[in-house]
Amino acid sequence: MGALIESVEVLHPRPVRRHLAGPADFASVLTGRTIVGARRRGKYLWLPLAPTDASDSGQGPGDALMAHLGMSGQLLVQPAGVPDERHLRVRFRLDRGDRELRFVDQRMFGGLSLSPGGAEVPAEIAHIAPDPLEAAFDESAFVSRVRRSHSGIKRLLLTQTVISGVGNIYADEALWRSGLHGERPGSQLTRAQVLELLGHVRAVMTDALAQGGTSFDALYVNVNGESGYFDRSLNAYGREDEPCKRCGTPMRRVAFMNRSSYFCPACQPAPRRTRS
DNA sequence: AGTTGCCCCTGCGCGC
DNA sequence: TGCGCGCAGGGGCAAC
Repeated sequence: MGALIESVEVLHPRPVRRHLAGPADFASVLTGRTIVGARRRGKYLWLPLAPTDASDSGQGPGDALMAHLGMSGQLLVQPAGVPDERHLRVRFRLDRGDRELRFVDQRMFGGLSLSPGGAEVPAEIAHIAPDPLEAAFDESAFVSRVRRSHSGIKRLLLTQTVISGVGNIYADEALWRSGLHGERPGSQLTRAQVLELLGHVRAVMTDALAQGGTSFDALYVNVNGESGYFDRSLNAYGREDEPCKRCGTPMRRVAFMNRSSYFCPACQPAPRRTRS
């Protein structure tokens, strides 16, 4: 079982920046290891490795190849001989050179690292809350965390220690479904409102998964290169000046954390300013 | 200690 | 035609 890493080729240093010993060391320490699985939490994913004599502590999980796809990353398994992707950053030759694991990433917000074993979840992401589709997600912890924060609810939805797996697009969609403005402080929401929002977060993620995700262009495809169709179902994201699908009011766009937020000014009224 | 602003990065599309 | 600018966004981190 598993896939033996025959060799590693780092074509761009940035995606392995979190491996502090450098790209050459990254390649060297992974060569000869065997990938035995695949796990994820939120948008992080990691590939557990079989223990070596040196690394096997005899207890707990072993080392893992950690990955995050950022916004434009892909982890692909390709037969050897498939032409290099334009933004191929790291190549792992597997087995007897028959196939390759490739990390492809245009914008390089994502990356790879070797995570030492010993913990159930790699140390790099121990601070990440479970995502709301995991059984481990703690609803009451989420509700109380939100309700004692003065941060805006959208920011909280994007904060990994609060909840993981929710990005800018799905946050806007869940807030639109909930009739909540993203700048509403968490502390201003009732328990029922937070639970309703959580229900919409789950529904948006489930709906999006069922449609293969949200594909605006060729960057956003699944592991087989296929597009998803959830962009056709978006009610908020990207709809500036278009009528709200619930009340017809023109949708608005505002800058938010170097991104954009889309909302209906009627269905999702802005909170009263407490100071200005 | 909780909260906030901003940086990282590439490619594309737009306006001048 | 070419250049510069803004935008896209996951997530961490320094500074308050």
